[in-house]
Amino acid sequence: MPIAEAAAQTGYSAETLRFYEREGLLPNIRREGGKRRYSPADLRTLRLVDCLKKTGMPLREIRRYLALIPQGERSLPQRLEMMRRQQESVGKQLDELQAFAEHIAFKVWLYETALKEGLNQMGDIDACLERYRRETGHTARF
Amino acid sequence: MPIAEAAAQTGYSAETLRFYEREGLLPNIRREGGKRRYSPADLRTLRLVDCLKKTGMPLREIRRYLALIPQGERSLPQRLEMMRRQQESVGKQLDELQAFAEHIAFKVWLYETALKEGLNQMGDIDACLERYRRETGHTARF
DNA sequence: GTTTGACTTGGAGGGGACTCCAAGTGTTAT
DNA sequence: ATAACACTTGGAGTCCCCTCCAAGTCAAAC
Repeated sequence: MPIAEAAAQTGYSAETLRFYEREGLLPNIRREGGKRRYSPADLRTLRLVDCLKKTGMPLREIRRYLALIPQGERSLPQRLEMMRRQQESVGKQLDELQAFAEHIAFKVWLYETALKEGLNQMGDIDACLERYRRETGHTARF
Repeated sequence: MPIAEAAAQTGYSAETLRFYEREGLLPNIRREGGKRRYSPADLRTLRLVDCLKKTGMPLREIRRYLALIPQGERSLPQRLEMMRRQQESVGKQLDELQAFAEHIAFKVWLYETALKEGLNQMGDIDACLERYRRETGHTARF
């Protein structure tokens, strides 16, 4: 698969794919007549890169991780360790994001209610929060 | 509350708080003898800033949002609209993050299993995925 | 045989959000 | 009165991740 197609499939631009290669993320792309060919395995790797990147792993560390793979069996413990760390980190991110979603949901409720009833009918923030909890059953705490 | 305490409470540094002020996020901090004093309302605003920032809203847009507040009642529709957009965005982020968590959980399972059984006993990736689904009941799709 | 796509090195630019420095001034608490 | 904290302007630097350009070469498809 040529670079343009790999780009289309992964959502990265061709330039970014070359950039990643330069950065040592995918150092062993197969070539035909000097041109990159992306295998299904390469695409899987890129999807993993995307996953790690979007869960907050810097390219530096992704490179470190990917460099462990060709070492096979004996790098399994390190790879496991890295994935466990990332798993833990993602768990925290999920908790945090859920709390933020709650915060924003409260704001939406607040503005909807204020539009219906008028802003000056709303009382102070604590009264609003309490009412929000009563009416929605949500446990928002800010 | 002086800046150092506000910093401690919000997790921002004093420099960042001043930076935010310069950037127009909190243009109306009360002052006493030339020094910033953060009210509980300011802290709430900062927690909201944190929420919006960490859910991907750029400072530019946060500023735009905060600038609507002093306009009171008549900016309610815009504010509601912004919060709704953000809510939708956060929903998508949650879905994505959950999928990523799934991806990483599979990797952890894979490496744990490979460590127990040996890497060469593992077969190809599709076999592994199927087995992972069977054993964990998870619906991973990459 | 021309167009299309891909390649190279090398370097510059850019956005976002800080972060730190100088170098001096002022205020508050003990 | 001295230390601790805070203030100012202005600018430079940093980190991360690209993104784009020049300027030329090469290979494959139609």
